[in-house]
Amino acid sequence: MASGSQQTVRPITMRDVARESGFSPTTVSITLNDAPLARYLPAETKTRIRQAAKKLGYRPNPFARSLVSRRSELVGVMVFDVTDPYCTPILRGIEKTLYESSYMPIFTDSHNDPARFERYLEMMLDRRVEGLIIVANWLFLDIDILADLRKQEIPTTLVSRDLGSSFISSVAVDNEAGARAGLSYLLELGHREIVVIRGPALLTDTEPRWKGVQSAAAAAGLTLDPALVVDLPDSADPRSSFDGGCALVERLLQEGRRFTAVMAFDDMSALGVMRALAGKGIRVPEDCSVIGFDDIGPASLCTPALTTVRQPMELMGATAAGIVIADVAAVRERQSYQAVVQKMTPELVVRQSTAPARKGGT
Amino acid sequence: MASGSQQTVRPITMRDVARESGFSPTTVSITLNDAPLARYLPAETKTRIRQAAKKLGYRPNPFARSLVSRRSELVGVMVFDVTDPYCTPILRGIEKTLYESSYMPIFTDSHNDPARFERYLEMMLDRRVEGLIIVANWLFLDIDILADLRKQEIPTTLVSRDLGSSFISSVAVDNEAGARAGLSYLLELGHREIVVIRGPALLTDTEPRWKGVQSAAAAAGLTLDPALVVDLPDSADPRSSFDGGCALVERLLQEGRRFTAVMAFDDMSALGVMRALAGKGIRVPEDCSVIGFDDIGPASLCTPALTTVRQPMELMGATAAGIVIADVAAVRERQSYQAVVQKMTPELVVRQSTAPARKGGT
DNA sequence: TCCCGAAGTTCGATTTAAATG
DNA sequence: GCATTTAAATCGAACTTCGGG
Repeated sequence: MASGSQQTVRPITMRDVARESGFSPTTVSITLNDAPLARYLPAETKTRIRQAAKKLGYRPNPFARSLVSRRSELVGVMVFDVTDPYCTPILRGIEKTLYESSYMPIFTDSHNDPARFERYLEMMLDRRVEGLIIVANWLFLDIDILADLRKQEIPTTLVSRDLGSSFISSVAVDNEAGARAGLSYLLELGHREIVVIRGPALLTDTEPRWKGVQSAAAAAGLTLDPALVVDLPDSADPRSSFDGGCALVERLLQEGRRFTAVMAFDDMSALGVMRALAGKGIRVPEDCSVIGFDDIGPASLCTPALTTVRQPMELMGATAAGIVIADVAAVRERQSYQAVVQKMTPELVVRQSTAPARKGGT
Repeated sequence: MASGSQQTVRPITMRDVARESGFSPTTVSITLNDAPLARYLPAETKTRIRQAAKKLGYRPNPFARSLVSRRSELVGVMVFDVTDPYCTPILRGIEKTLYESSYMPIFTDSHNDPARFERYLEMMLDRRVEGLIIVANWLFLDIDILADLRKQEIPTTLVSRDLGSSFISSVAVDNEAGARAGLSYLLELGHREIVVIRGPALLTDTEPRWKGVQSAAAAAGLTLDPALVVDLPDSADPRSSFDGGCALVERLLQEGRRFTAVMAFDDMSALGVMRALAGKGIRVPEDCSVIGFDDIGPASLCTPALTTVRQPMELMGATAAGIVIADVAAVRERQSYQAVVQKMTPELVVRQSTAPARKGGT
C-alpha cells in the first residue's frame, strides 16, 4: 500500500532553501546555478547554501526554470516501429550520445501509422522539444508535415534515409556501395545464377541498392537473368518482408528456376528466403548461398548465421543525435546551421550462409 | 540551410490571443480550457477567441501550465536494454495505452548499467514524472534505489518480474505454469531424455521455471537425469544467453550424452542450442526437439521456427501502463492505491522445432 | 441573483537593478 | 567604488475574486 492519506507533501522550493540557509532566494539561485555573480559570493555563503539544499533534498522545479529560460532541454525521438530490430541499435546510439548532454528524450512510436505520427509530432511541438530525431526505418513520409519544424526552427535529423530537404539533416547508409559489395562477394565466390530480391518500389532504399547490384554485375561482365530479379511488394510491415522473401523464392522454385545464390533486399527477406529453401530441402550454404542487408539482431542468431551487409546502426543513431545537439546549440546562439547529409559506410559481414558456388546448383 | 538570422521569433502567448480577439487573457484561458466558468460565456465570444487562437497558431506554454497545475503529464519509461527483442513488444504495449491518455513518455535505456539506471532515475525525478514504468527484463535491481519513489508518491510498475515490494506494482508472466506447459508438451511428444537448461542463478525467473519443469516431470512420473540439467552463467547480456545455450549443448555432446529434446531457459538460449546442434549435424526437429521461452521476434524468423512458451509482452506493457495511469489518477485525487501483482498467462506456441520422439535419439 | 468579463494573485524559478556596509 | 546581498520584475498560464449590467 502506498497512500496519499497524509497531507499533500509540499515540494521543497528555493524559498525553503533560502529560509533554511538564512539567505535570500536570489543568493540561493546564484549559488546553485554558479551564475556569473557567484564570483562575488564568499565560499562560506555558498557552502552553507549548498548544505541547506542538500539537507532539504531540494530539486529545482524544471517548469519554473524552463519558463524563464525558454528551454525545455527535451529532444524528441520518433520511431516508426520499435519492434523492428533495425531500430533498436539506432536508439541505443541516440541514447549514448544524449546521455553526455543535458537533454532528455521524449519518445514516440507511431507503429507505421502516419496519422499517429502526425499527432505525435504535434505533441512534440506542444512540449517545446528543442530538437528532433526521426527514425524513419520504413514509412513513406510527407515532407509537408514537417514544414512546421522549419518555422519553429527546430533542428531535425532523419535517420536511415535522405529526404532531400533543405532544412532536415539525414544520416543514411550508402546503399549503393553496400549492395555492390554484397553482390561482388557472391561473384567472387563464383556464383553466376543469382536471384536478386529488390525492395518495395516505394522505399527509397530500393533504387540505390538495385543500382549497386547492377554496377557490380556490370563490372564483372555478368548479365543478370531478368527472370531471377524479383520485387518485394509494398508494405509498411517489416514482417511482410520475411513473408515476401519466402513467397518469392517458393515461386521461383515452383517455376523450376535454377540458381546458386540469393541476394535479398534486407535481412528480413533473407530470413524468409532461408525458410523457403529449407522447405524444399535446399541446404544453405551448401546448395545455395544467401546474403542479406542491415545486420539486424536475428541475422547472427539464426542458423546458419546470415552473411550480410552491415549498416552501422548504433553509429548512425549517435551521429544523428550529435548533429541535432550541435544544431540546437547553433540556434540558441542565433547562428545558422546547415542541413547535412551523412552517408555511412556499410560493411560486409561474412558468416555461414554463403559458400563458394558448386557446379550445378539447384 | 535553416537559420536564425531573423530576429528571434517571440512565441505566441495567451496575451496575443487576447489582444487579437479583443478579450482579456482571463476569458481566453477560460474559453480554451473549457473551464467551469465557460458555461457563462456566449458562444459568440468563444468562437471569436478560438478563431483568434487558431489564426495565430497559439500553443499554450506547457511550462507555465505545469507550473500552476503542478502536473507534468509525463510518465517515465525505463528500459534496461532496448536492443533486447524481449523489450520492444512491451514498449509497444505501453505506447498503445499511453496514447489514449494525455501522458507523454520520457524514455531511458540504461543498457544493463546500474549506475546509468540510477542517474536516469534521478533525472526522472528531477523532471517530475507523475508515474514510472520500469522494464526490468534482465537486471538485478536494488529496491533501496527506488525508495525515493515512495516518498515522492510516484506510482511505479515493474514489468517482467515481481520485486515483492509493498509499493511497487508488477506485471510478470506465470513462469511456473509456462515451464510446466513447455515440458509437458515435450513429454506428450514422447521425449524422456530431455536436456533442461536453467537460467542464471541471479535471475528471478530461473527459480519458478525450474519448479514448473520439476512439477511437470513429477506429474509424468519422470525423473530428470541430473547430468542433463545445466545452468546458464550469470550475465546481464542477453547475447550471453545465446552463447551459453550453444556452449552447454556442445559440452553435453562432447561428453557423449544422449538426449532427444532440449528445453531451453529462453528463446535466446534455444537459438544457441540450435546453433550447437547444427554444428554437429544434428537435425531439428528430426533428431532433436528444441523448445524455448518468451517468443521473441527471432523465434518465428529462424528456420526451423522455434516452438516456445509465449509471454504476452504487448499485453504486459499495456497492463503496466494501465496500472500506472490509474494509480496516478488516485494520487491526484488524494486516494490511496494498492501495489498489485499481475500474473499473466503464458501460451504454448507450437512451431517447427519440436516433433515426436523417435527411438534412439542422438 | 444571474450573466459576462476583467483585474489581480499565484506557481517557482531567473535576472536586473539597486541597496547595504 | 567595491564586495556582498537582496528586492522586484519577469516568464505564461490558471484561478479566485470582484465589478457592472
